[in-house]
Amino acid sequence: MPELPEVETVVRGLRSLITGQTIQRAEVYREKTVPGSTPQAFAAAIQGHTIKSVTRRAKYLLFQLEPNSVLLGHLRMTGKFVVADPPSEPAPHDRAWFWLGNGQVLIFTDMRNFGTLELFPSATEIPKLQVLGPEPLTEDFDARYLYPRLKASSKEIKPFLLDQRLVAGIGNIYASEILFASSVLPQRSSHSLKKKEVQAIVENTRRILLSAIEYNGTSVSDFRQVDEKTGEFQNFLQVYDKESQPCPRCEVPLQRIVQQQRSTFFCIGCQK
DNA sequence: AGCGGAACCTGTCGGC
DNA sequence: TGCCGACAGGTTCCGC
Repeated sequence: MPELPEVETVVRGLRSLITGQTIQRAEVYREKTVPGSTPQAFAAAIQGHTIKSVTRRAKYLLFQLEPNSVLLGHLRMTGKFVVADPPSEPAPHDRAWFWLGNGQVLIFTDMRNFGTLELFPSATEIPKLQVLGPEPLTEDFDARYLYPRLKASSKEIKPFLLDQRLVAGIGNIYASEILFASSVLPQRSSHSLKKKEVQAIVENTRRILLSAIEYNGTSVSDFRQVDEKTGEFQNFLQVYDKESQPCPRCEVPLQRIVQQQRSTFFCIGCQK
């Protein structure tokens, strides 16, 4: 499900609702949702902690807790966070409940069970965050960074944009959109890209992700904001999930191919 | 080291 | 109508 803009939307939604709240009690309903721990140990470890802040790194959510610790969440494909008055019992897909001091409950729910919650002593001690590439919306991500890395790679450009070690936060929808906006074919080998094309990818990445954040993300099937509303950026997608539809730029029917087991959408007419 | 492919899960949709 | 395969916004692991 969620890529950088969707996770950012969730983080912003949560921030106003749970910052400053103390987790009075927690219950975890599925063992594998808390890898490396057990439902009981996880619940015991987190209870009594106050949520100081909610932030994002790539597609991860970081809940800074006090006393010092970090709850690291990943939504994977179908994970969601909801804040609500406590329902009488957990819904079938609810994986964890956190009772807050204000009487509400923070619910982590996840139909497909890929999403995870993990506790760490501090953010600097999370190995998987350390291998991530730069955030695409910071100054670190520019053509000077990207060009030499593409030059050194024989991978196809679209799968390479999904590599979180190269740049962190782009997923399957936005990768197709970015390459369409940049007029670059997704199957081009990364090292074949000209400087101008790399510059276009940098600029379009920034523009598209910022715009998607502004529209609260993309709801293709089941992404929802914390308040259960859909995002609106699906109304602005140019190619994703639009196989056979006319290209918005040149009218040639859009195509779908599979790269590294994932769908890619593009226009054979105007992407070069 | 780096690659491709399978695995982790559940639900939905389209074709026969 | 019903069954069966394909597919879904992501990451990790395994074998070569």
